[in-house]
Amino acid sequence: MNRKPHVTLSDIARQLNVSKVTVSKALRGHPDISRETTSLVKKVAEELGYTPNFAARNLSSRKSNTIGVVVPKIAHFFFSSVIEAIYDEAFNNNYDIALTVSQENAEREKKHVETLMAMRVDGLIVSITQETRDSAIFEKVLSRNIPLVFMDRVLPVDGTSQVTVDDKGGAAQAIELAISNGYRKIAHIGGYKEINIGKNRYEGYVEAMKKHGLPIEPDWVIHGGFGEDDGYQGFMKLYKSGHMPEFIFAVTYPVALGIYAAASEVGVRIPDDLDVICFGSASINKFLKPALTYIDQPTDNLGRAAVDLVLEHIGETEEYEPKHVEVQTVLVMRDTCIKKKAAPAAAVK
Amino acid sequence: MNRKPHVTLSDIARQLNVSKVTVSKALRGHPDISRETTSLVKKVAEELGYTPNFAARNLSSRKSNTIGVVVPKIAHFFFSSVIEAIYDEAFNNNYDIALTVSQENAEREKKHVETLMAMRVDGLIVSITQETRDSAIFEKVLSRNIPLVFMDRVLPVDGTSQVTVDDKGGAAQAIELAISNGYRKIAHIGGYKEINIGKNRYEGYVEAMKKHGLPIEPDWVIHGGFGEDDGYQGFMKLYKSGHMPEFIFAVTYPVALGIYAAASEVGVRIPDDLDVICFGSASINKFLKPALTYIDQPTDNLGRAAVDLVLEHIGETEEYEPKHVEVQTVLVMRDTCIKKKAAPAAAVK
DNA sequence: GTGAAAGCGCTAACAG
DNA sequence: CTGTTAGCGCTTTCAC
Repeated sequence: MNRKPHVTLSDIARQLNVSKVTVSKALRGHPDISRETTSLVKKVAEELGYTPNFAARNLSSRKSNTIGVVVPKIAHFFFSSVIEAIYDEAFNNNYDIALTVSQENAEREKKHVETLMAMRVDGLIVSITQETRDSAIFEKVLSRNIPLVFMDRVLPVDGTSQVTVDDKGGAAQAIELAISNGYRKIAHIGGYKEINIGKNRYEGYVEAMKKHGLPIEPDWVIHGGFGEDDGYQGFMKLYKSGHMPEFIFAVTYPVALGIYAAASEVGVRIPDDLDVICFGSASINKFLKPALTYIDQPTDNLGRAAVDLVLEHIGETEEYEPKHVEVQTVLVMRDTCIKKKAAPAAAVK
Repeated sequence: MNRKPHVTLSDIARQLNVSKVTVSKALRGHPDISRETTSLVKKVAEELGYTPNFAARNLSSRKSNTIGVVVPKIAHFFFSSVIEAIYDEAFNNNYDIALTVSQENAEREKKHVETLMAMRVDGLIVSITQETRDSAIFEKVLSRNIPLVFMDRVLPVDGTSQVTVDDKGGAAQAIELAISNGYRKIAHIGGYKEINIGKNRYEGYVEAMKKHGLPIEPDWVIHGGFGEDDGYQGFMKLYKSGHMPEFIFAVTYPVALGIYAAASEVGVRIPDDLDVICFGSASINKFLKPALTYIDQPTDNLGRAAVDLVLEHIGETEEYEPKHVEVQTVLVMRDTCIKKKAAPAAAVK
């Protein structure tokens, strides 16, 4: 492919018999330049089909006007919604987004962060992978004074801002509802305890149980991943143990779906034999039978808050005190987590 | 924020008493440089925490190693899946992706294409918005000799490659199945006819109907958007006309969901009173009651084919003959589009 | 094998 | 208001 050489500032300048600088300023609407010159320059730029060269601009101005984003997944309701909000908020603020996807792989994540640093992004928004434990790469980001905001899935690193969901409070609220509806045998199919969202949702569960003097059976707490398959496996483990709870709190929506799949496979009816509640949702929840009662994560707020936070940090000339924004959850009532029947059918093997 | 000045090639060069050029070449594994020098350079680069500057690299090499992507939506099963495939395929080929989202807005789309041109992306993958009619911006891309691949939603522009789904064939296949299952009164809630996917799916419907000598009732063909709401409205229009079909072919999965919602609202039972089939799917289809029988679009193939096509074009030094890749659909049988009952309950107002 | 010179296209700082 | 001067950090010749 032989590309035509691009039109540059000099081409415009030459045609107008002015200097590059004048053109550069005019194009950016700098107040230095008179209205007439500006409009003249713009006209010629248009005629010549001028397209600015961001690489050159970034190089000489030492900023990219871009926020780097690293997420573990895209084809996932939660993340795709958050990402959409991030794009929109950045667009509204005249910033570009450089999005990368780690595929839940810590090594890729590291590589992506390096790429984004090489792009000289002005700031970074990261939601870590399930397996990320090492914070070295993020320390490196901070040592370069690049504003870093962890979103939803965070790593405890000094100097970073955070936007999270009130996982603990939301989880506790879910359990409270279950208890008030008469359930006592409450299990939790949870995520990894090493990651904040797994840990905090678990803690919310524990806290609410303790508050009501309910015992936490060790085999009713299962830790694993955040996917459908994890929910499926988790349910099967409970089921095969022959020691079934009457209620399950699922750490994510996909995990709840996995529970649905497994339950239907072995003939356990939801919510009659076993009732369920979960953290998070999906656009199709209303079509699910029974539709899940869930703890809603305001994905839009999350994404926007993350962008606002990096921008705030980027705009700061002085020392910046990292912030922690916690977005509140909302309990949304649907068809599950209903009042316990007087004599529930026992779901035994 | 005062950033520390970044480590540059010169810093490494100075420390090693060699020239920038040597360092640059060594870092890129150029065969010019001896093995020892190379490993020495790499070691020092590591120690100093060197991060290459892509802007500088792009500027001087005149290429960005990046493929620009413009899609109308992210929080949507079809697109998020395709995007994930695009990212993965690009990653495998050592390319970066610059993703932008038009939000189904033609003006934003234009702006994004301009931004991507300014970034000097090596190639472009675009899925146009519902409302895109003007191809001017894309002609501009071509005039710059930037390889352009339209994906799924295409505009007929000479010189562009295309990756599409066999919309017509898939639609025809769906109708054939309906007919073979005994349905005759078949409606189509379709997309805009001005856009290929809307047009071709509609044509597949028409073709199959004609082939079997079935009449196409004008009020049984409704054109609109591709969202849930369009399906809802479409159904309601049919319903209120008092002239209901016994079967609906929905142009997208969301449209089918809209039909589900509307039908359940007015008490029309699917598939008993009214049967449905649609184009596309979602990960949660298996949880839908009844699960939709659908024409599967291989999102993974689509995304990968698009990337492969741009890369092929980018790699071509000579004149490149644009290609059109058509990805085949697969009919997936679930709980709808079943054999028509002998005497179906009439769904009347 | 290595390096010196010459820019890529733009902006920042300052001078007029 | 406009222009001059000097790079930004890197790669590309092309000598040595």
